[in-house]
Amino acid sequence: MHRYRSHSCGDLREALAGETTRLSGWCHRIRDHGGVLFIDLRDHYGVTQCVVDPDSKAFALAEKLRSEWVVRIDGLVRKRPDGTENPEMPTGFVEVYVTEIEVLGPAAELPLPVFGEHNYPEDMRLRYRFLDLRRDKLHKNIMLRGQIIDSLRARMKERGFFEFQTPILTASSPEGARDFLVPSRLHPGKFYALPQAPQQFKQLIMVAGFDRYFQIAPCFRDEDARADRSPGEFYQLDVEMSFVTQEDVFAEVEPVLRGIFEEFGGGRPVTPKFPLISYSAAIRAFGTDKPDLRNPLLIHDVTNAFRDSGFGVFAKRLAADPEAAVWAIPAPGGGQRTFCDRMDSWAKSEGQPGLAYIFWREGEEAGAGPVAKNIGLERGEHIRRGLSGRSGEWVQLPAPETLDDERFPLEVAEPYRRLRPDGLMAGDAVFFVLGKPKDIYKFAGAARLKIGKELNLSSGDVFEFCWIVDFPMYEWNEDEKKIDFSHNPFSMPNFEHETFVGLDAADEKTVLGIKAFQYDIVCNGIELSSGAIRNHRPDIMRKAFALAGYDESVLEEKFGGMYRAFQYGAPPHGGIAPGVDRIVMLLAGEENLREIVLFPMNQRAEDLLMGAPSTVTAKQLRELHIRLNLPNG
RNA sequence: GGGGGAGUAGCUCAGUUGGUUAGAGCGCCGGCCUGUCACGCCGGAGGUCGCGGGUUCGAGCCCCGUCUCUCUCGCCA
Repeated sequence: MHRYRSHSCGDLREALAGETTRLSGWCHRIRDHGGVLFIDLRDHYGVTQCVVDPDSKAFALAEKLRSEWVVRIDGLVRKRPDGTENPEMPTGFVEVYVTEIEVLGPAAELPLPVFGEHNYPEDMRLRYRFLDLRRDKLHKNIMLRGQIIDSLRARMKERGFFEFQTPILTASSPEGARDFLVPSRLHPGKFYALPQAPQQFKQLIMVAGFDRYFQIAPCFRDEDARADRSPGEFYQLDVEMSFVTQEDVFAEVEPVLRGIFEEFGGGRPVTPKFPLISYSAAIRAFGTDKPDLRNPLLIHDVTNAFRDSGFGVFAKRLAADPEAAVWAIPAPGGGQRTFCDRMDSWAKSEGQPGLAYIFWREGEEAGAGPVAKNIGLERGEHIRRGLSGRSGEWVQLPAPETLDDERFPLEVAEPYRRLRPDGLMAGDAVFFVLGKPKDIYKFAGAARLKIGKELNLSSGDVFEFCWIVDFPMYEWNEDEKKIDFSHNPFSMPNFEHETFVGLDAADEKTVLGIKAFQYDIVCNGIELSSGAIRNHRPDIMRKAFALAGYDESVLEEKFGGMYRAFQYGAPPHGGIAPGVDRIVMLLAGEENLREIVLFPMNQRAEDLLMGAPSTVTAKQLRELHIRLNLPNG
């Protein structure tokens, strides 16, 4: 017999009754009845009930066992007596009658129990991560993560992609997030940086002629954490392809993601064909570039209904500021004063002056609230009827019928149109936000989410995907009063090439209107990935940087390797990088990344188990030519 | 860096208007118990109420400072 086990704790079934067995595992739960004693023995594979009674020579030792001791148990597999079976457990029809016990690893009193479902303080869980990981939920999440990554790899390989490894020690990059730095011993005063993403490497792999790259790539960014953003490090399914258009990238990536969500989503519906929504349309209709499409609400533009109206505050502002607009967020079912007041005080808690509203009650045609009184019945009706998910004279939506540079497919508006086909009704409310679109869209988006949540309007257990496309290439940097890249500087502008290289940087209106071949995948309001068709032509790249106020020397100094590579025959290429952690989080139904990462750091980027970051010895610092200059206090 | 929430037994939490000796469940220790699977019953140990200062006859509770955890804004091309 094997030194430690003949079976796992998940193996035993009635068919094995009568055989001797040897199990090793953790004492999950012990029930001592004096004369008979039950030990639920747990390992990675399952839990098996072991029984000891005074006839067994192991009885005296069994009475000493405690939770989480690791033991080896020898015994006889037997069918449980009638009436004592436990159908909840796969092994619940058998038990092991214990003849011998060997303690392999006793345990001290536990700082947090493994058995049972309970919430424990985060720092305790992290310090004793090895105990937390024994618990069923976390143990399963980590296994799910591994299965998802296996499936991602298999799906990518099936499609002819090949996995490459790229360096972990590389050069600091000038744009983007803060780098993690690693001092060089051989080059005093110089530093490596951990890659924020293998961006330049994967583009170089394309220039090197490898055609279809992927990698489950570790990425490092020294930025503050969020529940859905690990401090320090995270993983991406990094993808890059040569000789492709944007549509080719979509055609490869969309089936992989849909397949993963169908395989691991536990039957939850997945968007069959991801709709393409332009960035500007998403901002207009949802107040965000990562819309949660489970929420059916659409933000309508009702500027026309307020222009020259009796509602003086809004009318005056609209007259004074040609850029100002009024956005309306419908609240089907929110037509009570208490709800409207609650939204108003929520708005104040968000730092807004308040939230104007109209609500309609049965037999009160003109609607209630100060706005309704001032704006009058006729305009009030234009608004009420116009909030139907369609564009009209008084109310507008981004829609292909009206604006041909927008992408806003009908199916995106459909859930709202079904909800309120003829506009709002008695029992409904609408909230108004006034200002320049760039100043109000975030708050309008937050209000849309808040209303959807308060009124329970979202469809539940589904994965609603979309592509967000046509991101602007540049944006106005208010702090530095200059034009800047709005995303990464490597995206190809969606602009006729010869015209682009001839553009005048002073023509700010044209420059700020340029779109890039830059796209995101969003699922349930979470940005899952970001990608682009890259700018592979040195002349366009020089111009792209010049328009943002950088001359060629910046390009050569900061992106020298890639810039040089592009002068020697670069293929058109593009790619994307879905975030693995967020995919696993969505599929595991978790709200925090720490639930799907083996050894996460806390919010302050400390590993409480390993004690990182830590001080180092004077000798180590000397070798690196580093002298500490610590803050006072 | 800013804002919100939290910090009381090993763990989860309660603790009234500031008032005598700070409680419960789980866990731990001891005893009883031959069919449990959240076993049950009896008993016990375990507390610098995060820390420091202040107000008060008196502070777990009020005030100030500070530390820790967490969520969030900034940040994350």
